[in-house]
Amino acid sequence: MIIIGNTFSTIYEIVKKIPRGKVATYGQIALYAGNPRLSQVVGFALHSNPDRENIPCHRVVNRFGDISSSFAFGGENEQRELLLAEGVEFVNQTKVNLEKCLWDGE
DNA sequence: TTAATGACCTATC
DNA sequence: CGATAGGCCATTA
Repeated sequence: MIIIGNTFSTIYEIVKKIPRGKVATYGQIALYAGNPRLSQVVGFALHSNPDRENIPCHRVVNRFGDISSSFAFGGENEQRELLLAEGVEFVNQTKVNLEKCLWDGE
């Protein structure tokens, strides 16, 4: 595999490690990446999304478990459907049950 | 190279 | 309690 850069690579690796049926927050990923303030960069990394086929960006949500309405790769509804298909519980139309589906970090 | 922006988070008024 | 401002890091133009 080709290492493009430290931050991006790390973020991608972490996102790819998210188990099926669970979700992770930007801050959490940033924390695992090495810096809690990378949360913004995490969003940027996923925004670039060079490997959207291998990177489950739909499993990444903000700190409240709310889906990003600004991006919505295929529409907010699409992301919600993908998460539901993996067994992620929702508390409402755009919010996931972090209590049950939050990634523990392996 | 510099400046501006961003799928965020936290603290303060 | 609700809304606003600022700050952090990296990428893009």
